[in-house]
Amino acid sequence: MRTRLKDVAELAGVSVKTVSNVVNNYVHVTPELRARVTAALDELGYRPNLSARNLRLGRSGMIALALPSVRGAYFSELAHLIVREAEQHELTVLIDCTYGDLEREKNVVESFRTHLIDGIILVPWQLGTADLRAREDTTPLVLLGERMAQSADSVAIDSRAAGQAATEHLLDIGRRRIGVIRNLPRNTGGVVSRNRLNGYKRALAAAGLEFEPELIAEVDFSHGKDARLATDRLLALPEPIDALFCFNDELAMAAMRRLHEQGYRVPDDIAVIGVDGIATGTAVTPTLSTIDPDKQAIAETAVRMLVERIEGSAETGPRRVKAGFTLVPRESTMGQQHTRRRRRTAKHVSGH
Amino acid sequence: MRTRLKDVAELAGVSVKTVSNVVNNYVHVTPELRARVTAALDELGYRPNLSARNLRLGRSGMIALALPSVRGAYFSELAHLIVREAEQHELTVLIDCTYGDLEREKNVVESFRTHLIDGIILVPWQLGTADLRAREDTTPLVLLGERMAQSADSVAIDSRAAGQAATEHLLDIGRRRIGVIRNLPRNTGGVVSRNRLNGYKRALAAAGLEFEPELIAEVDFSHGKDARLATDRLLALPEPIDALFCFNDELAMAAMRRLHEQGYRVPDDIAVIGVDGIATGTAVTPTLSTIDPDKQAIAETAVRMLVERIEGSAETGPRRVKAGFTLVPRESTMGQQHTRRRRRTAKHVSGH
DNA sequence: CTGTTAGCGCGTTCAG
DNA sequence: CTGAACGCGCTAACAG
Repeated sequence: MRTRLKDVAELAGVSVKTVSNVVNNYVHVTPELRARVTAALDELGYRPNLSARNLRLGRSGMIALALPSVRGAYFSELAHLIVREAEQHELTVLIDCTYGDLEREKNVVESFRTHLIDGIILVPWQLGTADLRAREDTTPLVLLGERMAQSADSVAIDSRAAGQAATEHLLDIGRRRIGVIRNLPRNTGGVVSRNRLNGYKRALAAAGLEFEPELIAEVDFSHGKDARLATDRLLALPEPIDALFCFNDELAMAAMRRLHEQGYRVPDDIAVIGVDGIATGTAVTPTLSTIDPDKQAIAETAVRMLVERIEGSAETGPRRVKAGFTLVPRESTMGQQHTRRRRRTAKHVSGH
Repeated sequence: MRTRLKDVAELAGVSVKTVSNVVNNYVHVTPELRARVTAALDELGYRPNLSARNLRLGRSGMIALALPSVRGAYFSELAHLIVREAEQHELTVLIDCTYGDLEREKNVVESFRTHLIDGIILVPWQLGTADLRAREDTTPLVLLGERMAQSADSVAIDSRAAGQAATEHLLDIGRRRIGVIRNLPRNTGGVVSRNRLNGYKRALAAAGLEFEPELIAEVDFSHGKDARLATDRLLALPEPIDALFCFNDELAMAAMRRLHEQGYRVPDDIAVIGVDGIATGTAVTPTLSTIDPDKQAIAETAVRMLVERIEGSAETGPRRVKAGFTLVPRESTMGQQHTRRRRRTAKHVSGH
């Protein structure tokens, strides 16, 4: 059944240490011995016991990735990149879904698989600054999102700049009455959503337009039903809107769908832009204009920062890194002729 | 820094065993002692070392989920359900991406985090029956997909029935010249793709139609470019097609997009149906008709079978479970009026 | 270059 | 009901 280092040692007639050396590719082993050990190794079908190794070494080579859900397109793309990036550092990723639940988020930062994971990457949803400051667990932690940058390492795009860029794009193509569908801030934080809205306001102000609260609709989740209701509410306004800025792409796609059902043309009647740069945005008709965060950079940075913490090679205080994003104009704002003329115009905003 | 059971014991003035008892909620502990231990426990901020516990217990409470990628909508939805299901059994899921690479798949079933994971759920892409039969590792394994059902537990929908149902639906609405975009079988296996095609042929035969190889287009990946080329090839046929059966939803969405670009209307000119039942299928215009595998049942069954193997409570031989699927007709085959008349018609095919 | 030995932290016998 | 001692499998000192 399960064979231990010792069994192999006995069969090969050497000491445990020697077998260990061979397994771990140590240099100073006689070729002859190495051969004998190797033979014994796969005669017995030896598999190292990583629990024992971890116990001994004090690290496991695993990191946790905790996010609200791996179902949505944005998070699944991000998770993919993080898994890929972790691999470069010989780390395995352990996925945990928090469902945006506060208790689960607390559990992640306090006592999730203790001493079994070397570090944590968390996308917080409800967790507040206070929770983080009161944190007792010392497992290295990196946050994805702009929240609570004081209390731990974090990486995120500049949400206000993103909100501003999206709004400016709509203004650039001549829209003046821009509705917003924002996902509701779930806690006192809600910084991301609020910052995007601030960017929106800022762009309006710069264009000499007044901010009108009635143009802002809120939804709880990114799901179809809520987005539909929000869209309907904006469509019911006495003075009609001519553009829609949705705080994520799935919201935007649901809204576009609803606009179509209600007989509006996108972008002719109403231009639509989202945030996230999800892949399906290029597969729908019209293709979806979006603010595309540099997910690759986010993944790279998050893993790198975590590794630095794990190795203890990082400075002491919490670090806050800004990732870049790209405005990707597509048909939902530029119209069909856009696709034929220029294949892809993109404005870059690089990370800090 | 890190406090061990022993430290707590000393502070509380009791033995290690007693602390362990408290930590593990054993019954027979004096309330007074329990209180003292509990106090010491959180004064020192004790966190159990799971590596040590795992070593001692011989199991880890973790299972691996290995799939080609967590990026695509289908796999990410499936992963989500599996994580959720594993949670019910107090298991944590460790995600590994194989990228459909043979070496990586082999590594998963042979020596992936040995003795650290209690079981493996694998979506094989290239791995063959031979590899599986030659497998030396004894970690419990459940396969997702119809391949190699002889050599390990597996759960999947009946691909031939699915292919047949999709084709029959297109025939039902009066289409007679049905193009197919299939994802290329990557190895000698490719059972899923081949079975779906067999279902297609069978439906044609039942309708008295002849199978025409020129109607079958193959793509390597589900990605936009390939799907576009495949669509173009089918559109270039001398005798035009009136329907398109894509072997997955992302392919179908890319194809619909291409049809639109080329000036075809869906479903008026060409009806389109996919497979997978991904969420965005309801957000695009027209909404996508699809064969929707019972992902919940797949996740449930896979985890349950794995748990049975881990606990040793399963019969000896490999088990092969069929999951159900549902035909979900939407606008891409039924047209717009469909949406208004009946909200959702679905034909069920239950699992075996 | 190789063998011996002592823990890593925990659960679990066995005594008491 | 509680305390002491052992061993899970492995790596790293320390001899030799």
